Amino acid sequence: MGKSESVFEHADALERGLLDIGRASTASGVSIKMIRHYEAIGLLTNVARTHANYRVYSDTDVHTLRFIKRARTLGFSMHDIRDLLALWQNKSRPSASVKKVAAGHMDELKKKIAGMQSMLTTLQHLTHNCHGDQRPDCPILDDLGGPA
Amino acid sequence: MGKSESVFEHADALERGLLDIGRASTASGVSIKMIRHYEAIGLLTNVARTHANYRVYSDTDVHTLRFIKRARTLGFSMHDIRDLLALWQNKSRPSASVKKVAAGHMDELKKKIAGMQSMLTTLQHLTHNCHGDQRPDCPILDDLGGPA
DNA sequence: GCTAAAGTCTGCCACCATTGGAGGGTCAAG
DNA sequence: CTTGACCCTCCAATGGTGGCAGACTTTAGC
Repeated sequence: MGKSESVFEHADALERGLLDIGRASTASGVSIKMIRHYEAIGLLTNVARTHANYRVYSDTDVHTLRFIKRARTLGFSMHDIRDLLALWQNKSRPSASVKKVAAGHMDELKKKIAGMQSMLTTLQHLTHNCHGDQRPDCPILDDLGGPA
Repeated sequence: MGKSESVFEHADALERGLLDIGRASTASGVSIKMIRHYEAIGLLTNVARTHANYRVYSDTDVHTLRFIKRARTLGFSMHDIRDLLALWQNKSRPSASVKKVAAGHMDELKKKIAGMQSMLTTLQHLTHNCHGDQRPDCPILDDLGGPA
């Protein structure tokens, strides 16, 4: 059973050290838009509300937001982050599970980097041979329109 | 003034060396879905139709589709491809214009590669120190949930 | 206490490139 | 004439994020 949601007056909440969404955004570095989005997709649950229906965030919530932000910075997908959050909140997780998620993401990164590096290398060859002046002949277009 | 669209019977069109969308897809390597999409966004214009409203493709159309596919393979955005197609079809373009588009894309690629490489390096450090066994302590989660 | 500004709420649209499906029409072979 | 393979159009979804509109609340100044 999750902890139940609470209802506060706005001023009361701030006195108790809770944050409205603007302050939570500043404190976590996550945009207001994305904070609401993360709640909508279930990454952040049981967010309290004031009587006026304003969202109210605890330190734990802000901590979770910073976790998500850091994970996004490292390129994890929302799907991975969902898993990582569950592992983070489960204090008896095996570290192997975490490492597995990270390893999967690293494989993805390596593939993407290799793909882009391959594009880049090809483009470097093509542009190396392109005059880049007023003349119309151009090995880049020759390649794109080529018979391959 | 673009060349006007023509209307054929399906069998007639095939006899004249024209292709229906399925054959154009096979010949170009572009999916049927994407062929229609490229037409919808204006990359492929003046596509002929049969009486039954089936699309009919000329060799030139298929050549254009292969151009687009090759450009996508090299990671160009649809926006860039629009420009590249116009340059390709303009036989008096300056090669400098083509090179400029390519250079811009290469800069994008370099930035993305650098970003991903940075993520990867960080993850390699973190996973290097993670036991990856049944124990719960994990430097990956420590980093994500850390005070930074 | 009144007003104006700033903050928040929900909901919808846009991006990029691609894929999928529904529901219907058409062509060719048996 | 039926069957199956093809084609048509239209709509929706993906993943993350930003933007705007219209309505409400809170706060600050007077």
